[in-house]
Amino acid sequence: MEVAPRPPATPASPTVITARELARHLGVSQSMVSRAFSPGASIAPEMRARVLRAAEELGYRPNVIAAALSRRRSSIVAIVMAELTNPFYPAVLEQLTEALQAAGLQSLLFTVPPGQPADSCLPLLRQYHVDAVVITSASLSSAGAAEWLGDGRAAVLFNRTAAGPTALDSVACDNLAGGRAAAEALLAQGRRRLAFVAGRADTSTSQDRERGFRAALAERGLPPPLRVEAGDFSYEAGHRAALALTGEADGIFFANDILALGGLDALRHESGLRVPADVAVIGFDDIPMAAWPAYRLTTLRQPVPAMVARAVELLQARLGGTAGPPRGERLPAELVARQSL
Amino acid sequence: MEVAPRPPATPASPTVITARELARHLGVSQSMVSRAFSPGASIAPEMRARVLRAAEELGYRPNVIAAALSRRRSSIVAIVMAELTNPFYPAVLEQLTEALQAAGLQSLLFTVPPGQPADSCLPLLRQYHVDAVVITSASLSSAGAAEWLGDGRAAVLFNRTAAGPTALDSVACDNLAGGRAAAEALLAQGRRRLAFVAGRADTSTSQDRERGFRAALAERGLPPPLRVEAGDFSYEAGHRAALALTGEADGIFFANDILALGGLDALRHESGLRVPADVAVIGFDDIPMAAWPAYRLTTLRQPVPAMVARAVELLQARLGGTAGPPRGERLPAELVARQSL
DNA sequence: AGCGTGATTGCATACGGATGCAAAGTCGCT
DNA sequence: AGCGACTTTGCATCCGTATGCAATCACGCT
Repeated sequence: MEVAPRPPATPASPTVITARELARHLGVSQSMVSRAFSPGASIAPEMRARVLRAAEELGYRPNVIAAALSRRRSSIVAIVMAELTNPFYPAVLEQLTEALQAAGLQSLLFTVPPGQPADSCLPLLRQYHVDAVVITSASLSSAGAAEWLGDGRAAVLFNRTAAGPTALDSVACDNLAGGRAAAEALLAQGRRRLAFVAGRADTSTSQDRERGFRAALAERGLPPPLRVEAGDFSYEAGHRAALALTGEADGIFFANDILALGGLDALRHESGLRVPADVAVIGFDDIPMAAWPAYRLTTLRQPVPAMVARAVELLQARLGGTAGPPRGERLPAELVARQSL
Repeated sequence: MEVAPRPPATPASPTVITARELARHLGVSQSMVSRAFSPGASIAPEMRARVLRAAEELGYRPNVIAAALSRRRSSIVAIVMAELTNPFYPAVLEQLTEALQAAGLQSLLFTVPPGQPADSCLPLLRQYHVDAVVITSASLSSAGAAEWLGDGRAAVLFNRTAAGPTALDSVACDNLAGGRAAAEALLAQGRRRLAFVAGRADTSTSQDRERGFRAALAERGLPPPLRVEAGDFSYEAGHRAALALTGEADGIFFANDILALGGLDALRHESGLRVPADVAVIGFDDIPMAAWPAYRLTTLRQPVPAMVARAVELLQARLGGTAGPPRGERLPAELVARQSL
């Protein structure tokens, strides 16, 4: 064995003060320090003020790790992400982190290889004893969900809906209605040879948008749209899909914006078609680039700020114990008309 | 006081096993369980195997929180980000998280309002007792750095270099040489009325790229470039900057790609200029969109995978105690010639 | 004055693992 | 057989907070 016995851990840097030291400094018990920092604890207002002032002066801050161990609650939320390369998600991540930070929670980031279920990081989540998980762009198997839930832990699917019977809280926009709206927008422009470009086929987002799209056509007695499966949600996949549709369709609904941008470029630069004159294109998400002059993509905007706010609310309710049966929140998508149709 | 005394915390969900329970199950001491999970600890191979197998069966995983408290080391690295809206950073974040995960470290994500120093989250970092910080796209004041460093803690600036005397480890690409290369590329195309578009003026990236650019011109006895300060690193800022330069320059070096894309769109769609016929454009970073047909931007590619790897190595060295004086790593940028010049 | 009631405070211990140190066990060699 | 050297194990304690419970204190009322 080669590990030399170390001195009793790294000597704590002198700037780090513990509750006990602060307490001794004040001539009170450590409990009082702890209570000064717990809202609603049994402590006289003057005492609390005295402790807080001293803490300020000496630079004391409760050790979150120790508090987590003791309280069995870490104030850490895991965010599981897969497709950070889709510009929709960085925006979500940023807002989510900020909202959680504002709620006194920190974000532990987990990335999962795209296409993989989120299950692979469940062991880590358990090791880190995170209070909650927000799962975006990566699904969680029913078994995984069942294993995860249980005692005070919370989980929210973001931009995903639960497959199967395991009911988790979820927040997404109304993809079904969005799909219908896309159909209506294309039809309103007189397009009749419509096509749908699916992203990853096993995602609820792609499925629901497609169902809404098809339903709107069916209700009008129109034939179902052409369908191309892009395989994943990426620029390149959209590019390929659009090439496959060249000449076949005069109106294409892409399952999301990043696909649509790839498609737009393919149609214009490879197929030599004019958009919207020859082909109309509509996307979903409203990522920043959709508004750029090079694209001016008409799309359905996901209300990300509202979705984030709702997700955090659901989490807090679940963590606070006030929470009924799991809810599936559906916020409306808004049509943003630009120049691609 | 209104808090009802709770039962002794939430009853641990039955699936969570502690080291003590596992030990009792095996008829050994808790120490053995702990040692089975600590590489290099004093334990017989058969014992370790027995413990690990039982752990597998019963689903035991060490509680990272408890371990962190005891070992005074959390295995958590804070990543401080500001500009998640610049597509360069999501890629960095993804790779960084993955590399850290592979190194047994988790990423706690902190976002800072753009333009703010990273200091505002120092208190939180201290509360969470993170082992290390990776600071990207947000600077840290010297005072903040000084306060942070000290005992076993590590900090790495990513895509930033330390201002002032406080020497922190840093990893960036060679922005100076990159700036020179940009000048050379533009000059090789016969452009002579050159301009530089700065991003946030107080960032080392913008400053160094500009210095390299100017130096290359100066060495050839050419006049200094025009200069526009975009204000921040955003599409819109690049757009505005390009409009200001219309007719003034025939070759523009944008401090990064996102600025360049905004500039490109402004030149083509607003100013009615042809790129590269009328104006040549070069960027920096090589974000995915630079390669898209709508842009085909010539740019200097930052070697992100190598930078991430280096950053993690530096961190580990610093955490492991093997680390000399702070190092400023500079990896070379590579010219990616496309069609914007 | 005596006692009850509610507000504060301190004490002691738990949270789940890591680890210095001593005890116990294993071998090999003289 | 006896003893030293090394390997494994167990014991006890610490990490820094939170919190149930008992003790203390202040005050008001009979």
